[in-house]
Amino acid sequence: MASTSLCASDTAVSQNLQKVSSFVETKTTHCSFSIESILGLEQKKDGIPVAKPHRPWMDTCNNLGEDTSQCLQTPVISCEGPLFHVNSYPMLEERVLKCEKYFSATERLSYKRELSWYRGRRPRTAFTRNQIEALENVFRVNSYPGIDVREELAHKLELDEDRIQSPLLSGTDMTFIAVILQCHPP
Amino acid sequence: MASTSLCASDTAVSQNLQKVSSFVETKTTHCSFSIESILGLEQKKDGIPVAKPHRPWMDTCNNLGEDTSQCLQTPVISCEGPLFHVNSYPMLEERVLKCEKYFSATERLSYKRELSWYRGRRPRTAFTRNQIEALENVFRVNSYPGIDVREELAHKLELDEDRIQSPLLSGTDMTFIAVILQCHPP
DNA sequence: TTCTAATGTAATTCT
DNA sequence: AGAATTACATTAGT
Repeated sequence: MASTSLCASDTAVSQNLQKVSSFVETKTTHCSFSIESILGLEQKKDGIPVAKPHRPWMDTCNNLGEDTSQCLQTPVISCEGPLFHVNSYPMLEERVLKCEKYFSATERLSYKRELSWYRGRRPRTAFTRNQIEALENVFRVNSYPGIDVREELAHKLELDEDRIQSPLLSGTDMTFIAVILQCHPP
Repeated sequence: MASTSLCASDTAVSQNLQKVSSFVETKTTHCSFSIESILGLEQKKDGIPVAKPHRPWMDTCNNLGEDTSQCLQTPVISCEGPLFHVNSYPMLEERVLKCEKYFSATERLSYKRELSWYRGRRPRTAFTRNQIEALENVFRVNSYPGIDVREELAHKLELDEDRIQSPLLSGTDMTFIAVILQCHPP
């Protein structure tokens, strides 16, 4: 990892964000600033209809009769979109609090999803009871599974491999030894 | 994350590992202790031929004329396999050092691959020049891309989404503002 | 509110 | 040098 500091001071960030916020609010034109235009990737793979990213939780466009593929494929970097991820955004926060008073839970949820600092995070994975149990069984034996164990587990449990990372359980080496003995009885 | 400590003391670990090591070395029987037998997953999805995990770098079985699918599917947790990942394993470490003196690089590599604590790590991804450039362009604009940006990028650059995580470049908020202005000229 | 998945970040290991 | 991992703190979803 680079040793350079990646964080500006909080106050400077906050000031900049306020400037940007007030500026963006006066503009409603849709921004055509896509990843392709930054990367110059349009010309590649133009004939091939590329597969959609696996994102079953996305429902922004699905219920509106719009072109879903258009929404999923193209407008990743847009000025209204999830361009950054910060903790202080006073004006929007105020509006959310106001919103929570007057609207239903469903309305609040859909409103929250429209705010940039509520978007951009992977939706929380709700592990099933079976998945939790299986992961705990494995982590009890081995708290640091290698890539092959992780992928095997992910495949067996129908999870993404990168969801299997954190030790879910504190294991001792004695349980590990117990498993070894069970496997190779003396 | 659980608040319980996940690490036993180094000395205890070392002692346990030495016990296990000397024990395992006397046994060569192949272990049938698979993930399925731990999880009790065999009975589920038995008829359906499940897809192989995406693991193009695996070459353990490919050159030996064995059944590759068998190797990729089944034997994830085996007693000779990558059951743990520790930093202190004095006996093996000594043997590796001895090995480095007397054998060629190729022989050393194949020997290292047989040691459990050299296995289990995802092979280093060699990003292409284009990928690096694209990632830097995006991170210059937005050092904290959301899930949709990450997936879009992963898809466009033919990478796994979870390879796109760390800020590759230190960006300032001023460049962000500059992009906003470029997008919405006042 | 509690629990915990997702994320940010630094330190470390290994290629 | 830099990608993969571990550890730990923080944020936020249910």
